[in-house]
Amino acid sequence: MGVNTDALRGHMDALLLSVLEHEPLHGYAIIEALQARSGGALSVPTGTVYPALRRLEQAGYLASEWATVGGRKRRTYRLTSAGRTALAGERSAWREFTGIIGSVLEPRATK
Amino acid sequence: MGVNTDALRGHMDALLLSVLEHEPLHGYAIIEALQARSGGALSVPTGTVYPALRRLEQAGYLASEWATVGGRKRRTYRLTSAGRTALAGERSAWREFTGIIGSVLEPRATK
DNA sequence: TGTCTACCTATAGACACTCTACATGTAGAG
DNA sequence: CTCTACATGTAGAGTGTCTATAGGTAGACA
Repeated sequence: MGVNTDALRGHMDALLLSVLEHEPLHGYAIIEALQARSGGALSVPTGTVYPALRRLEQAGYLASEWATVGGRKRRTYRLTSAGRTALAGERSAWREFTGIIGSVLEPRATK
Repeated sequence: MGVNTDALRGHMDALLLSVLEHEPLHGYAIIEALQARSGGALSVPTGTVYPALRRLEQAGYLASEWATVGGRKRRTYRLTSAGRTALAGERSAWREFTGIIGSVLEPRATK
């Protein structure tokens, strides 16, 4: 249960963009969504998520705005169109990545 | 073509152990084997491989000895039994990892 | 009233691994 | 004599994730 911490490297962006694909969410909700979608296996700490969201916003893949709900302030993020393109790229990169690593880890007995 | 450099993080050990599963190899040959098995997609630099091999030896997963072939010196690495166990662990971690990330990136339309 | 939990955002610094760049050297082809 | 393939290795940069800490609101419960 739970994922090796190093392994996430380079895949965080894909996860965040993916979770924001169909609806805007704020940081805290994003963390919960990741946990829910992964069946509880992903517990990404705030120290990872918040800086990553800023980075993605800086890159133009996300846009954010503040909202107040029930007296609490939230910064809600949504995908930009550049973010949508990036997400598509991340998805195909993921498929390529798993194919390549998989071919080394479990080579088919063709030889 | 080619893999994002960050993405390899945390998977290098699995790759190295895997390539040494059936035969001992020296560093240079390991790099070639990775490239071959991945269909040319993996070009792991020496600055990654040599330190990683030492790390794995230190961890007890590999053992090495020097050999001279055609006037050239090679340090040949082979899996220890602890390394075999580690490889099995890496493989199941890999399957778990891809399952988890996959479930976030491409959720089944169950909802 | 006080305290506890859930909600919510954020930063500083440690950490770990991969990469770039460089250094060193042999063997064989042309 | 030069070039390429073979072969090992290190120093230091880079980067992104984590740990630890900080601050704060709202509501439940005693």
